[in-house]
Amino acid sequence: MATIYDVAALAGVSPATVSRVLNGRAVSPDKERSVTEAARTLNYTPNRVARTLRRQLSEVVALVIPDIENPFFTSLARGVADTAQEAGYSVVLCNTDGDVDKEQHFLDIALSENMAGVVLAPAASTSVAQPLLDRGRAVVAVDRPVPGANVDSVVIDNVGAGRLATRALWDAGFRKIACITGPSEIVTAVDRGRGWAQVLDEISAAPPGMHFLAHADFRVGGGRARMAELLELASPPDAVVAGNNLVGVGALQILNERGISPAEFGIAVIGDLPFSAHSEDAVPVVHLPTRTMGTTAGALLLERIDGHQGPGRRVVIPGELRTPVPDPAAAR
Amino acid sequence: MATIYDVAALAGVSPATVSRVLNGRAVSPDKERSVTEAARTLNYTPNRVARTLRRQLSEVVALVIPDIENPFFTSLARGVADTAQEAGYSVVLCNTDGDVDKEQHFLDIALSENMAGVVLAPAASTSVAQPLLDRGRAVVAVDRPVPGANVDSVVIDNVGAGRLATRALWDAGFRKIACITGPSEIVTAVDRGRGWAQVLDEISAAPPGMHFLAHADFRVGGGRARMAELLELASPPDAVVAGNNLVGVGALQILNERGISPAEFGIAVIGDLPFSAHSEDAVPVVHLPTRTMGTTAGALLLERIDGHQGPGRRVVIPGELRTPVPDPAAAR
DNA sequence: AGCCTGTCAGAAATCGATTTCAGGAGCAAG
DNA sequence: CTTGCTCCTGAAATCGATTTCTGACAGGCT
Repeated sequence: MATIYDVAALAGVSPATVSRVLNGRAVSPDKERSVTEAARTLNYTPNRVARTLRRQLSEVVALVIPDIENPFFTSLARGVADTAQEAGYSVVLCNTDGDVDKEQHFLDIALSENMAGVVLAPAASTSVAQPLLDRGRAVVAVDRPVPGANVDSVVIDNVGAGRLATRALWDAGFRKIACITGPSEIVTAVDRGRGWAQVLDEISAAPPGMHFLAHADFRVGGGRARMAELLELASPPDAVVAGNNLVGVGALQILNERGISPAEFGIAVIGDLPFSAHSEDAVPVVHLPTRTMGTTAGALLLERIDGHQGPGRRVVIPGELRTPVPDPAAAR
Repeated sequence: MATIYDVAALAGVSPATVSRVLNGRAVSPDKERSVTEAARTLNYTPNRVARTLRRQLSEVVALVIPDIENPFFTSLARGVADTAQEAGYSVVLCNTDGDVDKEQHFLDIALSENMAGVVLAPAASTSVAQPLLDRGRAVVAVDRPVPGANVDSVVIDNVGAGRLATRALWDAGFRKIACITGPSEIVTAVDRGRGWAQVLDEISAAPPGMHFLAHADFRVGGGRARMAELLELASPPDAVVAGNNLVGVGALQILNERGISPAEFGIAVIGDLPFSAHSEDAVPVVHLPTRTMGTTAGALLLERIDGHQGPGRRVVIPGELRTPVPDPAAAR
């Protein structure tokens, strides 16, 4: 592995001059030429570890997410990666499995690896990014806010998304609309449930006492379990709002297994159904622009890395209702 | 940020002693105590960059994959991450988008960041890991072999998977079985197609000239396009083998859009259908144990990092046919 | 007592880049 | 001709850990 000293020796200059050439500082044209030539013949690549040690900041940003197998987060990851790589940063993806300890571990590593910044999709409301902020590192929260600290955040309009989904079902003629959302510790889950409740409250025609709100974990299994329970009720609902994409998948599985069509039992999903093999599903979906969330978070992070100061900014991104085409034959 | 010098000063010892304590070398009990205490009061965390520079090897391994949004690779990623983190390594996930230049870029970074090793799912057969190997870095290929070099690799038995899928359709009574596999440059795609062709050749009863082999990109769009074309043929097949999970999703979408059930037109998929909302699909699937691939690759990598020498090992993992339960009502 | 061995701890070198500092050359103005 | 300035360049310090080298000291043996 050639070092800057080897290049300097071959080019007949000092290492300082080589460094200057590499970093585009003023150097006489002839030395510049001999340095670049020497670098090429030696196939020299600067050692990023040494550079990071000296500069005290690496050209790496971390993206910390709770579930790498959820398309919601991988799509987000692509967005972050796009903007970051555009600006010359590498993105390292860290999967916490929703485990706060693992998350803390990754944040510690980001700190001691001198990473330039972190985009954090917090596992819980107790997530602590303060040590990073104290050291002046850039931090952006995404999907869920980081508590307390004045950190930039990019979040979905979850209440609005809950409203859209619920109203879509109401407009389709369903009258006993349940909701399966995520754990009550997760603010996004709670907010989506609030949106659902708001709509039902506003619609005076809604029969009282028809408010079935179920909390599942935000996974397929959770959706299945709660959905199955709803169907067992003595006086079951006639439609359901699924709090996220995976819960939606689980709920749909149950319905399909029992041969219940979306026309009989309404279902609307907050978040995009991943890799749906059935485009005729007739399921209204609140599309969440995850990739945009990612690029936005990336952009905010880059601004912070470039020295932007000031209080935490908050970008709220709305969901977008997508109702299925009424006639399946019209789909191409 | 406290450094080792701060700890040394507070503990009244030399930095060398602090380092020894931190790395579990023999030190007198009293100094050991004062060092650990000083470290705690200063909330000291070793700077990994400095350590990496001196040690010439970081505690980070890279996982380079072509498509982070494909569940096949995210599941693989979990496997790698599990084993690596178990051994104290952080995993950085790099998405190449199937772009050889991006891949090369990531490999260069792995080199200049002094990463301990790389698990590489190559984007193309031209992928070059030689610079890493020349520098003694650990490299393991996964999903597809890396050409030339004697690198460890963990791959699916793709021919066998193709055979399983094809035979499942034949056994179900289909007689004109087409195949939509991936690009002809991708060896996994070609091998799955070969398995399909083998079975058809072996079955003497198969009508000659009935070998529809289509190449798609390994994405949903590719599966849709080729599937639609197959159905337009003057003398269309009556079943199809989908070369990977996403092609399978695309093909199923077309079938569902046209109201064709898997009973009328057979389909078998190589790879697991992601997040299927329809568990009653009656689609035979060749399950590919991706997570196991990941853990295996991780284990091989760790052995190499720990100094294992010798020629490239090759682990071939078989797929496993999973046929749907005949009676949907039996599913719970 | 004298010698040898082994253990522990500090001083200093080291990893490979960047950056500060200081000096020398060249040029313009006084 | 001198002063003052800019522009290049190299020597050396620096980032923060690890590791080698060296010396001090204790204990065992003849």
